[in-house]
Amino acid sequence: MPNTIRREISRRTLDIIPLIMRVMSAEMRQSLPGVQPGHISLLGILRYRAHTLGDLADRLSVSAPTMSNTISTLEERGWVGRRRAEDDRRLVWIEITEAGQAALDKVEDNVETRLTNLLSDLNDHDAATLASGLTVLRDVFATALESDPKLYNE
Amino acid sequence: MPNTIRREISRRTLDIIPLIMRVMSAEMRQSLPGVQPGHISLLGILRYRAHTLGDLADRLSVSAPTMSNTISTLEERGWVGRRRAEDDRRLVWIEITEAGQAALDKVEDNVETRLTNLLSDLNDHDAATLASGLTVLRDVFATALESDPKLYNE
DNA sequence: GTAATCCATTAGCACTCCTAATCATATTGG
DNA sequence: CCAATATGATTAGGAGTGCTAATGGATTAC
Repeated sequence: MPNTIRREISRRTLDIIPLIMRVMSAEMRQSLPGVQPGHISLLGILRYRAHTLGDLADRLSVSAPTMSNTISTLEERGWVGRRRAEDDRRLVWIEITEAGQAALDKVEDNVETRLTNLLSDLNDHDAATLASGLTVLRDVFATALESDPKLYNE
Repeated sequence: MPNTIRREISRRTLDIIPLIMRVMSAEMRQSLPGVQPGHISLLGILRYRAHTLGDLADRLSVSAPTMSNTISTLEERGWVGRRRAEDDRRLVWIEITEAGQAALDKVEDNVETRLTNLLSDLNDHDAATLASGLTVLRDVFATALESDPKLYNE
């Protein structure tokens, strides 16, 4: 298979991803005013365990100051809490609160439901195609970020 | 096929799209400082023909004031031009300039190349799967936006 | 010809994002 | 053991996107 195919996939990705992002952002805004995709990614990471601030900045590919500001915003809303690490007092642990968990659940549920409705028009074959395609897509990008995270942190 | 599959696809989409968006944003920033995904979408639309400001706002699902501001930013960079419509003087036509065309080409080429590299690790079967999946994905969301654009413009 | 409508802009606010500079805490080397 | 260096978070300052509400023209409808 010629590499032209891969170029074509890139072009298509570049077209489609921002489109989907817009739909998702609009959905989120609608389901909980003031919430942004970044907040949901953040809360999604914190759902399973606490992380340090720098760790979160790396994960989301933003600078430390940006993460600090964003955390302050979510802290004011009562969705996350800061806690100084006791063993290394330079570190700050960020943990999700009950309210944060609730906000995350609500937005995820609303957006997921809306997406599911969009997908209900698909026939089974197309649905299967989409599912496999997404898996490939995730693997490609997840591998890229893991193998060379620094590339995306500057 | 049970609807659970479609719910699973939604969940996966919600996970993956922001990840890809981050990679793409980082790429764009790197290839041309100050440029944002929204700019590229905008210039991409203007590449083929001029649009009115309100038209662009609808297409990108942002409010008219937001679009007006963004156009002003791009105008200052010399990437687009404003022109009052002569037949209906309420309208403003936005057109891409040579410099805008060049900026668009540069960023698209850089980001596409980077994506293509990421994809070069894929075997042919996975590449084909991805290509089909993206087509389905685009159709789902494009249909949604066309059929009910108002839903995403508030 | 006045009222209603439509399109773009301005004003003002919240937020993300950046870099550079600062502060506190740990670690390392002489 | 203490000074220099490194590390993690924050503050300051600036650019940008996004919103709603209000304003100003231009057009259409009655």
